[in-house]
This record gives sequence, structure tokens and C-alpha cells, in this order.
Amino acid sequence: MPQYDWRESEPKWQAKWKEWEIYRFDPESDDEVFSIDNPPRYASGALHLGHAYGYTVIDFAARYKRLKGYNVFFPLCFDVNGTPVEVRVEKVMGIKASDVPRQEFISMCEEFAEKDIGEMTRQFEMLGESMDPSIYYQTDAEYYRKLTQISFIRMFKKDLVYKGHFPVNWCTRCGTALAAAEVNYDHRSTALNYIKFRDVDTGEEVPVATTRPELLCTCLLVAVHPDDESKAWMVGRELATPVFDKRVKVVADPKVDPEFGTGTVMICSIGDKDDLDWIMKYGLSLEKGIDEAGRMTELAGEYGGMTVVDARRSIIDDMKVAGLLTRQEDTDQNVGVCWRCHTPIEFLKAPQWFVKTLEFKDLVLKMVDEIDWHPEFMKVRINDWINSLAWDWVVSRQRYFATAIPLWECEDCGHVLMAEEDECYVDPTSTPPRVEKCEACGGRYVGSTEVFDTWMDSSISPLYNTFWERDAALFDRLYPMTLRPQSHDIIRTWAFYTILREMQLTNERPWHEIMIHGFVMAPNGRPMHASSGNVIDPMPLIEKYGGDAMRYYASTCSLGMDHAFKEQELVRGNRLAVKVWNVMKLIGAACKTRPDRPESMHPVDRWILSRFGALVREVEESNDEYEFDRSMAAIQDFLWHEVADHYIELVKPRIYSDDDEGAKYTLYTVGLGLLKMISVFLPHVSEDAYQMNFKGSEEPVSIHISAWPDAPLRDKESERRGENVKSVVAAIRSWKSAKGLSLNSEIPRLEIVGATADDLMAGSEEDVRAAVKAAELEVKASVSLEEKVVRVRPVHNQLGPEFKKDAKEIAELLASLDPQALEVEGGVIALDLSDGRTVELGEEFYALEKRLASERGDLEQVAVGTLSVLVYM
RNA sequence: GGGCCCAUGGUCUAGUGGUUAUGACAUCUGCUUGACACGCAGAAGAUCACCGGUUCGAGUCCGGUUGGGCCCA
Repeated sequence: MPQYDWRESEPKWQAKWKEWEIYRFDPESDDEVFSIDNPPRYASGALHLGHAYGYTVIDFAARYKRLKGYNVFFPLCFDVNGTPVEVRVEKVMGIKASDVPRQEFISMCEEFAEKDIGEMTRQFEMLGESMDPSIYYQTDAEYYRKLTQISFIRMFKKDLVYKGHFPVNWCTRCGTALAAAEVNYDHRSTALNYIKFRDVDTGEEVPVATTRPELLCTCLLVAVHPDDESKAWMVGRELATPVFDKRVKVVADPKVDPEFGTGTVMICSIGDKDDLDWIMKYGLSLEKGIDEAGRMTELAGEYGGMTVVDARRSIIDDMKVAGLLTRQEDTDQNVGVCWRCHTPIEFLKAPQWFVKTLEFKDLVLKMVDEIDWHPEFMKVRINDWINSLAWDWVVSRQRYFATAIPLWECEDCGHVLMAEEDECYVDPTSTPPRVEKCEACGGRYVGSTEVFDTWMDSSISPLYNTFWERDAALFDRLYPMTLRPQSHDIIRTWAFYTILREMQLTNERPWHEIMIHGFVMAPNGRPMHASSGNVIDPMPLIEKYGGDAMRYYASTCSLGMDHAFKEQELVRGNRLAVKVWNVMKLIGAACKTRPDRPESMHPVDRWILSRFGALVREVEESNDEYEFDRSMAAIQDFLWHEVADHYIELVKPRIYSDDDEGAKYTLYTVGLGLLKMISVFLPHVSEDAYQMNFKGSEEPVSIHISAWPDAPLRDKESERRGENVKSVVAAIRSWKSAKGLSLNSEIPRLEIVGATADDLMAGSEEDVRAAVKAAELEVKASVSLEEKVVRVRPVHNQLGPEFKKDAKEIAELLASLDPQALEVEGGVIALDLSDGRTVELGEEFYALEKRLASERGDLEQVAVGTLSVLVYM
């Protein structure tokens, strides 16, 4: 028979699954629903390792729950809104968004985003992801954007949104406000300039160090550290700034670092968030020194109209000439930059739409607590974030390709005309307002050109998925969803905003559970970045090792942790797939039909069935916690080493010679059960092996819609006997190997000796004899050879609690005893301690390793637990 | 600077206070055993990042240091 060929098999089953529609969510079914708030895949085209890993872990959950009989809701979905698409279109087309009419640019974005969706869907299929296209959505579609708008209108009516003026992170290059999440931090080197302020009364010079002298025009305050004695005289004084001669007070504030620069800080409106904190603290006014285009305003006097960089250069030059700049040195700076274009962000006062967030902290915290977090510690992260929030959520963006903010504003008085729900989806830049004149002043309404922050769209995915505002009955049944899976970098955005908004719109938590996975790092443990040149493309790996092998990698990663990528895991995954296929091939060949459970079975059959039952329960437990790495480790260890290496080797003689129903029943039950459990992880090879070896006797058209295996009951007696048989066989194999004998070489005679030998070997004599190819095998309680103690081992977990401080010395004494000269009176060993005391140790405190004294040259012995195995040559 | 997390053979990784620290990949030795040489049986390879503490006993608990990750300032 041929070998497993995943290159042929994987595409074959992917096509069949599509044809059979086995992953389809059934809205009519009465089965319990397991719904997954799948992260819509960002329409960026290329699959990277992080996607391959993340979506595969989610797929493990989907497949497991499907086998468990749930009606699984696992949508295929794409996130198409947002700046990255705009940036790509600008790059590909060689234009700026403002070069073409607004609607034309939006169409270009739509077209661009659309073109990769087919390929991304194919990549999901290659990975065996069981997403359901019947509940497909994409976030730029009108059916989706409509809900974003309706939800905003609802929130507007509930007074949860407002238009306000507030400092926002502003990218002067992109011309837009940025959410905190869109601000990255770059380490940069910049000049620290030492400039001269002047005491207004005394004329005394005061050196101040700043990296941003252009902000002198909005300098509001100077601060020193309260413990800085050399500067204590300044506090309360009035200083004049250089160049602009602005008058500013000096305060003492503990936030000042007395070691940095001159230990004297100028506070401007507004350089960074530290400035903002001070402005809030001292109730200073917000002055606007820099405008939206990144140019200095008229406040900058002769520098007005210059870009920030030019203004800085000019003002430094001018101060040099005027002797106001004493020196410059390089300093490292952690600069907030735009996430897309890396331009340093400015803090600007600008009109923006806000969603009220601060006043809902407590309610969100309560809801966070109602959700089951996997792993649990991720809850701490979101709680810390919520507690540290300092202002409301800015939801407006001055961009193009996103959901339009559905309102018109009066040119004259600013009155807002909000769209009606039944108008949505509406783009107010292309649709006229429903009333002609402003309801307040009779002026002209102009459609808002602002769009929503992309998190406004993605934070209603649970509402979209549960048919909110489209099917009340389904919504009642499906909301809240069961599980939100996502990565840990977006806890403070996607998870937080979703909880916040669903709380505001439904008063309920969006999901029962949340599962948070980590990142795939480069092999050296560093993050993969295009700029670091260490990005690994998963597609060649999938082509080299197969989709199942890539999924195997995902199954080795523990939940919530970051993992350095290792190609060796794909090697292992590929081998495991082949191993699974071969084991199932043997079972299929042995069991042409489904065997019945016979009355009596060998101890080794009952042993592996009992162990299998324990495995099923263990895997259920880890799967329920989404700790799939534990499940996979347990399954592969059992399948490969217990079943294949031991059990199958033990029963081979029975399946080839007699027609042993017990062995066949056991092989079939354990084999099919294992295959089902492993199908969660390696769906392709599992389907292939199922179709080839089990489909003839099983009802379900695919293993992926079969039922999770029942766990056989624990049978401790058989486990004890089975483990012993395993050890005996392993010991003899190992002995053969050490003797340089082939494993199938014949042994003339074997004796298994020990007080418990009869009990342990009962019913397994023939299995053992045949497995090790012994001509004769005898089990006996004793043999006329002398027993000799070869080692005394201390039992630490008994000695410790009993003898406390003395345990260490006792353990050392025990281990150092001469086994030959050992005196044991009625199971008691007496020891003399160094301080003169004598202790008597019962049998629970030590273990004796014994060997039989052998004088015959043709006899070898192997110790197996309390038994001795004598091999006669 | 803050919050959370991580550090275990060459590499990646498991590890629930208690004998000799798990497994994989790589390396070495033997074996073509009737599913699999992508296999089987073995071997070698680990001062469990560092310093201190708690404990009869610490990879595991506590504190600190160093290095790394995510998010934030």
C-alpha cells in the first residue's frame, strides 16, 4: 500500500469539505450554539505566520466544539476599512488621496481591498480552517457599515457621544487625528538645546533645556523639582522666555527629573502628554502654536507659516546668533509617531467626535469580570488599562475609506442634523440632507466628511454576528456570543471597545468567554518586522510540509505566550501526520468491520482502553480551557508511544494469528477515538485515514461531523497489570538492544520472578511471550537464587515531613549505606546521627533495589520494578 | 517611567513545593520486527538567567538584578 501523500490528500479533502458544506451553521437547529466572534481578517493580502497561527488556534476550538455536538457559528469574515488600504492605494496609484475626487478615491480603495479576498480565502482553506462562508461578512459592506451608523445614532440619542474640543494626537502628514492605539513610539536621537530664560525682576539668567525650542511661543510655565535646592530660589518668580519674551511663572513639581538637562523644564501648549498633564494640573490655557498641517501659527510671530522642523532650525540659528543658546547635546527620545507614516505626532486642540468612556469605567470593569478570561491574567491587563484611562474615545477620523459619520452640519451655526436610522447606510458627502435648511438658523447643511475610527466598526462584530436589528428572535437566542478569540496586542482596543459599546447598546457583556493568544516571533525570539528583515512567509512552509504540519506548529504553542517560530515543529508535525496515517492503516487492515466488545479481554486490552479513557477526559479538560498545546502533547505521546510502540507490538501476534475480537475491538475503539481527537488539530490526515479505514463502518460522511469519543471507565487493576507488561517487554527489548541482538531474535527461555509476579502477569503470559519472541515463559514467585540488595534509596517526600531538619542528613546516610552490609531488623533500619541520636526508619522511608545473585553464565537478569526477569540463553 | 508576561540540554519547549527535571528537532550507536527507516531500541547532552530570602526540601513560592515580549506613559 502507498505512503501518505499530503500533497495529494490535503487539496482533495479541502474540496470535499466545501462540497459537503459540513461547517455550516444551522439557524434552525435546536442544538446548543457555540458562537465565535472571529477576528475579521484584515484585507492586507499576504498571509503571515501570525495569521496562520492565530486563526488555527481558533479553528481548534471550532472543530472541538463541533465534535462535541454544538451548532458552531464560525464566520468567514474580512476587515476592509481603514488607513492601510488607503496608504497602499496611494502607493500603488502614485497619488495622494486629495488628488482625486473623494468618491473616486473611495472606489479605488474598495476595488483594491476586494482583489485579495479570494486569495486570502484560499489560504484559509489550505490551512484547513473550518470557517463558514454562509455567515460571511466584510466590514466595508453597506450591510455592515449600516449597523455602525445605526449604533452611533442610538448612542447619540442616548447622549453617549458628543462633539468636543480636546487635544488629540494628530499626524500632520496624514492630516488626521489618531487614536492612542495608532500612536507608535520610536527611539530617536535629537538635539537637547540649552537656552537662556531671564528673571524678569533681577535679569538673572536661567538655563532651560528643551528639545523643542519652536514651542517657546506657547510656553506657559517653567517647573523645577521641589527638592532641588539650587533652584529653590526660582519658585514663584516670573521668567521671560528668549525670543518671544513671554512671561511665565516658575513652579515646583515632583514630576520634574532634576537629573535631566538643566533640571528646569518648560511647559508648552502642547508638546506631549506630560505637558497636557501639567496643563490640566495647573489649569493653563490651550494655545495653538502648530496647525493641522504641521505649520507654526501666528503665535510663532516671524516663524509663523514655517513647518515645525524649519521653525526649530531657524529659531536655533537665531538664538545662536543672539547668544541665547549656550550649548547643544544629543539625547535619546521616545517619540510618539504615526503608526503608518512614522511622522512624529503633534498634540492639537481640534473639534472631534467622542464616545463617552470615562463615566462608564465601573460598568465596563463589572462586565469584564463577568467574562471568563483565558488565560486569566489577561483580565489584569484590561483592568489596568480601564483604570488608567484619562479621556474619552475619539471616534472621528479625517480620512476616506471607512464608515461615514452619518450627519450634516450647518455651515453657519454648526447645528448637527443626525441621519435617521432608515436612511442608513448613508454617505453624507454624496447624499443631501433630508431637510433643506438648518433647523436652528435656516443655514445650509453640509455633509460631514469625517469617518469613523475603524474600531467603531470592529467593536460591533458581536452585534453583527447575532443579527442585531435584523432578526429579533435570532438575536435573543445568539446574544451574547460564546467566545471572543484574539491576540494580546489589541486587548485595549478591540476587546475594550467591544465591551464598552455592547454595554452601552445592550447592557450586556458581548461574550461569555475570551481567549487571548500570543505572537509568533522570529526564530531568535525577536518580533518579525519588515524593517528587521526577519519576516517568515508561511506559504513556502505550507508548500514544503503541508497545512497539517503548520497547524501542528500552532498546536504546540501555549495560550497567551509569545513563541519563537521553529521550523523543526513542522518537521515533527509532518512526521506525526505520517505516523497517524500508518497506525490507522494497520487498524483498518485488522478491522474490516466494526468489532463488538467481547465478554472477556486480555489485561493489556483493558489497560489501553482505560488509559485511553483517561486521555479523553484529560483532553476534554484542556480543550475546554483552550490549552490545546496540552491536549496535543498528551494525544501524540499516547498515540505514538503507548499505542503504537507498546500496545500494537503486544497485539500484533493476536491480530495476525487468531481472530481475536478483544484486540480488534480495542484497536478500533482507541484508534477511531484518537483519530477524532487528533482531527481537531490535523484535519486533513484525519479525514484521509477516516475515509480509508473507518468510513465503511461509520455513519458520518466526514470525521469532522462525527461525535466526540466516549471515555471508557477507569480500570485501575488492568492499568497496573498493563503498565507492568509494558515495562517487562520494554526491558527485554532494551536488553536485546544492549546485547546487539535484533529485536525479533528468539529467546529460548524467560522467567518472571517475584512475589507479585503471578498477579501482575495473570492473563498476559502469552502476550508477553509472543511479543518478545521467547520460546518458553514461566512466571514464579521465587527462584532458588539469592536476593541481593544493590541500592538503598531515601524516600524524600516521607522523610521530609517526618524528620524536618534532620531529613537531609538521614537521606544522605541512607544513600551512603553499604548495600552488602545492610542490616534490616523487621523492616527497620537504624541510623546513628552526627549528634549522637539514633533514628529507626520503617519501610515507608526507604526503598531497596534488589538483584538476584547469579552464578550461571547463560543467565541474564533485568529488574522491572519489584520483579526480576531472567533471560536464559 | 508604569502594568502584565517570559527566561529550563545545541535549538524550541512541558513542568501542579517532594526520588534520577518533560518532550521534540539536531547529534551519536545499534536494528530492514509482517503500519511506518518520515520507523524501532538505545546513548550523550541541563551549574533550570543572576543574587538573596521562605522551607526539612525551591525549576516551582517571595524580593531584587539582568535580558526579552505586548500594551501604555
